[in-house]
Formats: sequence, C-alpha cells, structure tokens
Amino acid sequence: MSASKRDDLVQNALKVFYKGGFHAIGMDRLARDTGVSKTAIYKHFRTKEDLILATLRLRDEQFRNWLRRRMEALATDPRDQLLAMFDALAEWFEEPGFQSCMFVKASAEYQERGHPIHATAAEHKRLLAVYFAEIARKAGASDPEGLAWQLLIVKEGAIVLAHLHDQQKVAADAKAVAQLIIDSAIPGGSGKVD
Amino acid sequence: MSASKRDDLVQNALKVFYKGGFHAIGMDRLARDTGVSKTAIYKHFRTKEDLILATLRLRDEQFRNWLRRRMEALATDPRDQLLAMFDALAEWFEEPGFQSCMFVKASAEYQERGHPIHATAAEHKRLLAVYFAEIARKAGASDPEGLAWQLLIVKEGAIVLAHLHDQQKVAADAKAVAQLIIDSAIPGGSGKVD
DNA sequence: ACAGACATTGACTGATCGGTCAACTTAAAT
DNA sequence: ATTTAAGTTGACCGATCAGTCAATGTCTGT
Repeated sequence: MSASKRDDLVQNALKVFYKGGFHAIGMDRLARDTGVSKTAIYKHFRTKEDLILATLRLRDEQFRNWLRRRMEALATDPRDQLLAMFDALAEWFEEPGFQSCMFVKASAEYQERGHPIHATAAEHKRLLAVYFAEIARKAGASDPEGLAWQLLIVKEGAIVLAHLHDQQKVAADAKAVAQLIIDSAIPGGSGKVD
Repeated sequence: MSASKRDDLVQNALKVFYKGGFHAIGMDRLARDTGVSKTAIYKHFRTKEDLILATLRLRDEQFRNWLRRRMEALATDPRDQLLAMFDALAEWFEEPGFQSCMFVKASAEYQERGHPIHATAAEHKRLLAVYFAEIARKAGASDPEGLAWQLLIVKEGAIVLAHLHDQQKVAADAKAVAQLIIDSAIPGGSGKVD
C-alpha cells in the first residue's frame, strides 16, 4: 500500500470507528466501509488495535492542528484566543456527524490506564493542556498550567454534553464559564474590573 | 428469579459493564461474572440491550441519590451544596475501580441520539441539571437553569479527565471553576464581593 | 413427599469476531 | 513486454457473539 493509500485507510478507519465504535465495528465491516481488503489492512497493521492507535494519532494531529488554526484565526490576542476556543468548539458541534470526542470514546471502551489506547487518549489531553498553558502564559496568566487544566475541564465537559444535549446551548454555557475563568486568571482585558 | 435476585443481577451486571464495556462484555462472560445463567437472564430480559437499560436506570437512581445525600451531608446552605458536589466527586474519583461515568461510556458506545441507551444517558444528565437548578434556585441564583448547566459542564469535564489524568488535581481544578461560576451567579456568600 | 417454580448446564443456532491463507488481479517499475 | 509489488477475493481457522432449547437440578410452598 502506498503511503497515500495507507493514509487514506487510516483516515477512513477513523471515520468509521468514530461513528460506530471500536468494539462494535468488526474488521469485515471496516474493510467494506473503507474499501480496503482485510489482507491489505493486515499487511500494514499487525493488529486491529494497532490500526486504532494509528487512527487516534491521526485524529490527535488533525484536531490539535485544526484547533490551533481556528483559535489563531478567530483571535490574535492570546487571552482572546483562549476564549475563541469555545467558538471553534461551537463550530465543531454543529458539524453533521458530531458525536463527542474520539479520545473520550476510546477511553470509555479501553478503560485501563495502562492500555496503549487509553494512554494515547490521555496523551492527547495532556498535549492540549500544554498548548493551552503556552497561550495562557503569553496572555499573562500567573498560573498558566492551572488555567490550562481548568479550560480543559470545561472543554471536555462541553463536548460530552454537546453529544447528549442541545449543542449550541452547551457551547454558549461553556464559553460563559471560560470567560469567568479567564477573567479570574488573567488581569485586565474585556473592560472588566477585577 | 425473585425480585431481590433480579436486583442482584442488575447490580452485578452494572459492575461488569462499567468495568469492561457494553460491547466488549458478551453474555457468556456476563453470566460467568454475575453467577446467573444466560437462560435465567433471558427469562427476565428480552435482550442484552434491555439488561443494559436496566443497569443504566439503576445506576441513575443510585448515583443521583448518592450525590444528593453527599451534597446534603457536606453542606446545609444551598450555595455551599453546589460547591460541595465537587468534594463528593473527589471522593468518587478516589474509589478503587473509578472509570469515568457510566452514561458517558454508554453514549460513547451507543452514539445515535435516538437509541434508547443514548436517550437514557441524556435523560440522566437532564435530571441532574434539574436537581442542580432546584438547589441554585434555593441559593438565590437569578438564572438557576443557566447555573445548573454550567456546573454540569464542569462536573462532566472533571469526570472525564479524572479518568485520563490525575484525579485529585482535576477535582481541585473543577472545584475552583465551580467557585467562580457560583460566585458569579449567586450574590453574596464566601465573603467575596462581587 | 410431592408439585410447581425457578435456575443451571451444555449444546445448539446462525452470525460475527480477529486474523491468515492461496490463488488471482491490478498497478507500478523497469 | 515482463517482472515485481501491492491489493482483492473468498475461504478458512478457532473463538465468541446473542439468543434458544431440552434435560436436569434446586428451591419453595403445601
């Protein structure tokens, strides 16, 4: 399989697993839905779990790059970028096919912290926190890591509830919470007095 | 199967599904782990999904009752009860076997909003919001429902991240966020000036 | 002790599971 | 045109899947 075909496979597998679940989707079904035979899949992935890991890595890269670009496109000031994250999330929630977070799903189905799939999900979240802390630092937060994890909590809660409730309402509520957190953690900005 | 035996089955099934996942745990395995034969299980549940629904309903009742009692035990003032929720969550996170939220797992594996299992998970969250709004109203919030959903977002985010990261740190961060939300939404209290 | 209710056991059904194989087909490189 | 690489097809392996069945065992009530 050429590199581009392998990438296509992983991309398509990602979509199929995201929509159908990791355990519920078997390899016969996955082959049908991706258009790649099982033999070809096993030429490039030792096991189903290795393929799942590849989909998570791809999703991690795609999501973090997308979020970074959206946040930078929606705002230039670091402080405003942190808040803009929730506008970006609102966009995502509106997408057809939105069904929560790939990594939350992965950790739900692979519960053990030591499991590579679970660990990859945890790593994704840690990398997001690192990124948020970087922006928080630029924005002048006295505790960038603290702020980062607080925003991550709100982000994750919003995603989960967007899948279970009214997406736009949840996005708006999450943004309001983020505003409070940011105003509390970073002096100045938005015309509000602390 | 007597009522108490049926209840035992559902309780044990809940534990097995919570730890192992809904799709990953088959009925043969479930029978072994609960000590009830498949024939007996099917005497009382038309399908595996019906049993899963029964475990979710039991979990909903148990969790909401537990949370209500903990919040009431930890604080008497409604405002403080809202914050105490996060102390209760911190206790839960510390329990051996903690592996996120049964309903988030359910919605991760049963993605379609129309699916009964997904709908039951959504209903659980809605009932929690109703309860939080009730307390928020008693606490004097001008927008009890808004406050309720904001707290629910933080709660859900904390649960998900507690399964992926340092449990106690996440609980503390979530409580700090909740404090900000509550202080913003309810005048007075905690000696802080708005 | 006996009858009825309830549960277990092991086998069974047809289907699917992850993964492998041989034979064949298609694509790419030379 | 030929060779090599890569992929497809359909069958196959042993195991498991949800759900059912008949025979048997246990428990409960009289």
